[in-house]
Amino acid sequence: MSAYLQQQAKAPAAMPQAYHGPQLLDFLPLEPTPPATVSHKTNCSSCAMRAICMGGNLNDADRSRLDTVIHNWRMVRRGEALYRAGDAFQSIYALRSGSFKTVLAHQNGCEQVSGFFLTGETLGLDGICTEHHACDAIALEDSAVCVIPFHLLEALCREMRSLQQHVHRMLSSEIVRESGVMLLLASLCAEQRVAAFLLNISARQHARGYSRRDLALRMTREEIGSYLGMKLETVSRTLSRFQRDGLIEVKGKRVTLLDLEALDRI
Amino acid sequence: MSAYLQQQAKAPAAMPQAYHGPQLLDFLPLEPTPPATVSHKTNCSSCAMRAICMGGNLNDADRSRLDTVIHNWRMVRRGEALYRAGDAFQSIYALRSGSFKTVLAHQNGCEQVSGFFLTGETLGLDGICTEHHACDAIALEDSAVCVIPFHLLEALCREMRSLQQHVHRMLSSEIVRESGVMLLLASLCAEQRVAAFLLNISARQHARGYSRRDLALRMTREEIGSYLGMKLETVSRTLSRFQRDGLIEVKGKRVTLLDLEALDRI
DNA sequence: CGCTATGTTGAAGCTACTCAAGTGGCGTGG
DNA sequence: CCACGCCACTTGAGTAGCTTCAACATAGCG
Repeated sequence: MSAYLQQQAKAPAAMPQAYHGPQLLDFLPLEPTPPATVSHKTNCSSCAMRAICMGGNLNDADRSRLDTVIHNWRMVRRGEALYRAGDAFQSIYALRSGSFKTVLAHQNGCEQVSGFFLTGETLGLDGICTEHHACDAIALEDSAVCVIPFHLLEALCREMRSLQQHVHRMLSSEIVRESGVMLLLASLCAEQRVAAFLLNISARQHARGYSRRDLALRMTREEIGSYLGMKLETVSRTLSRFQRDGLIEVKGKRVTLLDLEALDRI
Repeated sequence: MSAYLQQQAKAPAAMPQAYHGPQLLDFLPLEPTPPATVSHKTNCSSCAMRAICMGGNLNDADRSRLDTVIHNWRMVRRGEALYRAGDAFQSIYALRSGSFKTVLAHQNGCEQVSGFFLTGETLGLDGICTEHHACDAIALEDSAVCVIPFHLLEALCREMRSLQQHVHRMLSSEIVRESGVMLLLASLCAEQRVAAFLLNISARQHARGYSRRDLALRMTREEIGSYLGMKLETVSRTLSRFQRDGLIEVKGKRVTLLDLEALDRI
């Protein structure tokens, strides 16, 4: 399992600018919701997330140019959709604060959580290829996203090598991330999946300067189970077993990792 | 299941230029191996795969410019690696003929097939984000690939809007494809997975002008099972059951689909 | 022609699922 | 303030589906 974990865990540290896309949910515990009174204008140069977001590998001059295409931002309330499957694709979205899940719908009505996003990550890349979004993006808590019109971003990429490289890396790292999830789903047992999920969240949280041990899960057991390809009861049982074995401490959505090495060995 | 199938099946027809990346293996049945005596120079303008490959949405003038960055091609014998996980990333590869699997290695030694590629599809996108390949790409038969140095392609993308758009769509469609596989792995039972696999191959084959019904699988039952997250015995049993029910006819690696609608309903 | 790969089939076992009952936290309203 | 209902979560018992182990069949290749 650690190959998967390493890839997931080390990516943010090694090249934060390339760490985007739907992800095992991380989130900023105790992160305040965005201030209620803000202008709908924004810019990257002053953004707290600039180190791990779109402009991650840009210098100040380049980041100012990026500001010219990121005009405004949008608030999305908990449970609301940023976009829905089938919606026309116009923009990608950089998550300023909060967290999202992406949900793929089956023809037969069943739904599958395909990713969790947290602050600094980018949503909407799935819409580029068909000009229509392929999934729903639902806010797990009150959240704010920067709106990045994609045709403007493309135009700027033709002028800025550094931004072009960043966009390519962002897209590629999403491909690599999904490969990791495929590996997890196809090869790991329930315990390994849950352990990998917890460690991934831990790593992403840590990359943002938060605790590696104390997790505040924003999603339900059912959403975790959907993402990990198992039933919510199995998620719950697995967490209970980890707790019984002294690996973690569970208090509802608050999970403390007590033995990171043991979790990694599972 | 058909949401997944539709997405997989219709993509090539609707926008062949965006249909790339690791895929449920399709391949060209009865396709001859590439001629043994060919120059290692090549160009897109005269390539038989130009309609579904890199230059899919380019006009003739643009395609000539693409030729300037695709200098040569490489032969890869069955079982050999085009690249291995950890190799430095220099180029992406357009598959001229033959077929590949990509394999993710676990730390603990187990391996997982993460995709199958066929003629006209593009390999190596996973290497962009870290400058190192994330998986092994192994030829399932004697194959030929066009070598596309990525920094040259990036430079050309800054000059050619149409090519830039193509590369972005290619990357995005790979993300969407992997989402579909995640859905398959997380939500579908063994029968549904195998049916989806067969129909996906059928559709991709059909998009290349080959039979929708007669499949010539290049991979083993074990490779199919690895890709679909199940054991080779289960793949074999499922194929036998489909045959017993009159849905398909199995003769080793030759599979004939007798009832496409019924397979889709599974 | 025989060897090794790959594929098929059967029987037993185990993992995760289903169904069901019960617990705990939180917001609402009396 | 507490009672209530709702929802998420936990836990147990029985079961289904896939895996494991094993034997055998077939195909490809020297």
